Amino acid sequence: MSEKNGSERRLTTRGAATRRRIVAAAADLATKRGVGETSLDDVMEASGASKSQLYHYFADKDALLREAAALQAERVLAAHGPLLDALDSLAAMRVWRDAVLALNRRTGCPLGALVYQLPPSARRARTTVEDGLEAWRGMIEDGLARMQSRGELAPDAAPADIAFAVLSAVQGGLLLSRSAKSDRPLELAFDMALAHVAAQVRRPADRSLAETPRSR
Amino acid sequence: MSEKNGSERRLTTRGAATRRRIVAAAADLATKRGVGETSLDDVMEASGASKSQLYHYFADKDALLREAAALQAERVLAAHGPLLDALDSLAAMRVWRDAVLALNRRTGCPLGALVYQLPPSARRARTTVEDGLEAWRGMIEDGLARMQSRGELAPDAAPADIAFAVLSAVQGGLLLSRSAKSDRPLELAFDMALAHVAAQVRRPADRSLAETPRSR
DNA sequence: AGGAAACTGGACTGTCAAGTCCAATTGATG
DNA sequence: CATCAATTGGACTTGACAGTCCAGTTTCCT
Repeated sequence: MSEKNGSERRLTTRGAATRRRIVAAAADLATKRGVGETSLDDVMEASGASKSQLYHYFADKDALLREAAALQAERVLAAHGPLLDALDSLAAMRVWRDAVLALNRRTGCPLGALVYQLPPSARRARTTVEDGLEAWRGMIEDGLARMQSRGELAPDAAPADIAFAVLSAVQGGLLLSRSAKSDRPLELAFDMALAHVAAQVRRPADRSLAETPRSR
Repeated sequence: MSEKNGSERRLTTRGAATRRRIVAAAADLATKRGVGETSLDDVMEASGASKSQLYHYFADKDALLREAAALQAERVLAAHGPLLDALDSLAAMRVWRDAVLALNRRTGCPLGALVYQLPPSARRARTTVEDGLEAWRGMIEDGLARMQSRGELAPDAAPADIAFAVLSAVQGGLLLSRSAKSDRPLELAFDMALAHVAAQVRRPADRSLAETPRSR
């Protein structure tokens, strides 16, 4: 089995940089134009690398795609991580919501898009995306668990389940926002998710505040 | 401008049948393998048509794609239409939910997938998908409006907004169910949507029944 | 019937994209 | 410095795919 993955034998500083440039360019293009509309020639031009460089660092297009997907997952997690790490109250969740809305370019979710865009051949890349989404959901779950241990969420609430629902709302909202070219779907979906969490909050005061989150 | 669309001058019974076969095959393949993985040769083989037939009935691939997208939208609306036409109560919404869950093949939404899969070049096809999703949302909205006029939904509830949230949950749930290869995300997302509607139901009895729809 | 138009088969073209190959250059290392 | 591995340029091969073309067949309509 040829090894062109992380366990590359040696890797010069320059080589590592080239490699990174290539992956970044692939991830950018895949996000911007879509996976199917991203050719290696495009990646070459965008990264300033040559054909032989691509095949020096990656076994084939699928391998590159896999790393691009991993980078995209990293980026998404890096964007939401700090906000989700701080998730320990409804107020913090509203902060997260505002950030997500501010981030929304009506272009959909770069990670969610891959669920539908990756060709069946790219099995590894697919797995990477699945793991990324699951990690994302896990971060939400952890935040909800913190809320619960702080006594903010009802003891019988199920953070794992709620996290699935919340991430579904976000993904669906992003998809519909892309389709409708409007922020409204995402806004409404996220507010539903907020209300869903708020409905399981202990303190009635905070709950009533959140149950009618009609923006403005 | 050449006309190969609906206003085709004349169309034999046989011709119309061939045309339909082609569109159906294209829609099937696009759903099964993805738009990017569907070549005209594939469509030829699946439909038993020849190259010249494809180009006799369609100006180019984008035109075919557009009709395939329209057919896919029709199919989805036809599947949900009867259930959504009957939507006039929480109970009816639960029936719809059960049907959607039963329909789920963990393959995502054939219509939602197109939002991410259609190439930017296929502008018309894109519009068709957007219209399809909007029509779907409209059907949900209409059902909620019926609930409202029946006095089941609070007078200040906004059916249009709720419909966006509900469809977001469905789309996100389907996407995550595809990724996770599990029905759970869709189930949890849909139950959240149900609770969201139930929260705006007048009769407290029905509401309490629905607010904890934890399946089983 | 018989001409026109719809329909069909299938070979052909041009383009583009993935992947290969080899020679040349740069850098690391003893 | 000598040597070897890492790195790079870029031409080349191969195949797939969208789209073209024309000749032949079937159907429609008067």
